[in-house]
Amino acid sequence: MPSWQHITYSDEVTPEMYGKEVTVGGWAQEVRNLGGISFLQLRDSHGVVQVTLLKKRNKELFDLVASIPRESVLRVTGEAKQSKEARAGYEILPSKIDILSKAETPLPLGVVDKVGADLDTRLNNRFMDLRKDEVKAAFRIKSVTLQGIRQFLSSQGFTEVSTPKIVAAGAEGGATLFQVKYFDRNAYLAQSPQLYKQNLMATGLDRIFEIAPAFRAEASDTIRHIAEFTSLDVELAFIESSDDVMEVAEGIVINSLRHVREHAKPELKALGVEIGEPLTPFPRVKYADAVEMVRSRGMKLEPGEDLGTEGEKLLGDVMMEEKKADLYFITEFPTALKRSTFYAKRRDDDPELTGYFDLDYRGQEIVSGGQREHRYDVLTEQMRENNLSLESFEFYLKAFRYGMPPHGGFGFGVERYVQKMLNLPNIREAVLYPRDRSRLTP
RNA sequence: GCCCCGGUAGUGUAGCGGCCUAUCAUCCGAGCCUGUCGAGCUCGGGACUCGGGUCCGAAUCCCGACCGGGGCGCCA
Repeated sequence: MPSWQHITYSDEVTPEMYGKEVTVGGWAQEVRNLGGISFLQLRDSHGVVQVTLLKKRNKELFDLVASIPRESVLRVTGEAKQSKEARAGYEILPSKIDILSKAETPLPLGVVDKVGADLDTRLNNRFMDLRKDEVKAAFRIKSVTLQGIRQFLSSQGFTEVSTPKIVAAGAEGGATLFQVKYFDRNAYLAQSPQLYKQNLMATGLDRIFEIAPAFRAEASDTIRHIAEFTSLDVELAFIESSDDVMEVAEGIVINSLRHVREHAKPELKALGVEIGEPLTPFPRVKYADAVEMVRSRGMKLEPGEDLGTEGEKLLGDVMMEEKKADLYFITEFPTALKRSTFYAKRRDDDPELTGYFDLDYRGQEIVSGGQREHRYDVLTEQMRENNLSLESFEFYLKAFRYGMPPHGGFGFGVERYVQKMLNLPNIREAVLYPRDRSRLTP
């Protein structure tokens, strides 16, 4: 125990400590007063410890505990005693109880109440909501997921970088940009590090990744959209095709899933989630074939038309039923659907197709990327197609004129990934303090 | 941006023109209870989002505002 730790956590009390004095601390989750005996359930960050009080043994402490409002913070010192009734296998017979912080009543949101609460109410009282194990668990798993991702990418020689979040121009159109005041000018919050990570491909930092917030002013009220999300962005140079990029994306998912499976067992249990071994290699479905697959299931769709949300969901069902695959790539996106993605490389043998791909997780897109166009002339031509002003992209374009290797990469939605991994009903369950069209606090 | 739906105690709900002095659970308060862990029992407390309108009468119907839920489009 480090010298700065002053309480013993509930799961740190070992049988060797039975009969000895310990000090525990936490939130008064519940008091069951049976008259002559009462039980205080004290919750700490590791679990719940039972503090047992006998009226005839210490009436003063007994009455004190009976009067403590739920969720007050207490420090309890007493003897740890083995007990077959207490769930932890032991209980504390207190000699001293300090009320470190008294909670007001009523609570804005119950922690162990037998009634549910709307997500809105929970988010308005997020600190209280996060006292619930199953709510906290998702965020511990998110942390373990990011660990797994960093571990894998580091092992593959990737350098973690940071690019600016206050920018002068976006990667795509301006509609989804948040404007901010920047001294005496206007600036925007970055919707993607796209231009910067490509810029870095001209530096010799051949493999880079960034885990950072991305801001999108999309007026989308759905269970999979938020205005501020965590984007894992990866870019690598000297690739031969989009296949190289897909392999990296696949490696990230396989390794981070394994990492979570091995390092978040209690949290997965709290959520009632089991993560199986994904089918590998992830199946690759050509976009044109994906369209045929959903058409054969009765969906009205023209060849080459956008799958749409319905098509994506349907494809997810088909992949699950026919291949038992919950993770799969949709490849060779038609150029027609990627025109606004001006930096996407079109195939030399068929300019109507790109090497762009999505990685879908049970009918939900979580990754999108592919090989970029690294030839200056072709790139600028594709930008003109989009009526982009080349001057405002000069910092980006300049890097393509002085030696830019072929490269590719992708954007990976971390919260969407966690949402699908844990079957969370709403992406907001994977963000501590979500930002959406209407929510700016807390 | 478009479409659908909803706002009733701290929390989650029932009621949908008069039976509402508004249901139930949870919660809060008082009391009983020496092994509880969805503890139990008795008694008590607490609410119709706001503003207009229709009607003899509005929680209930209509209009607007505000707040929220979901779908589509777009996307991570």
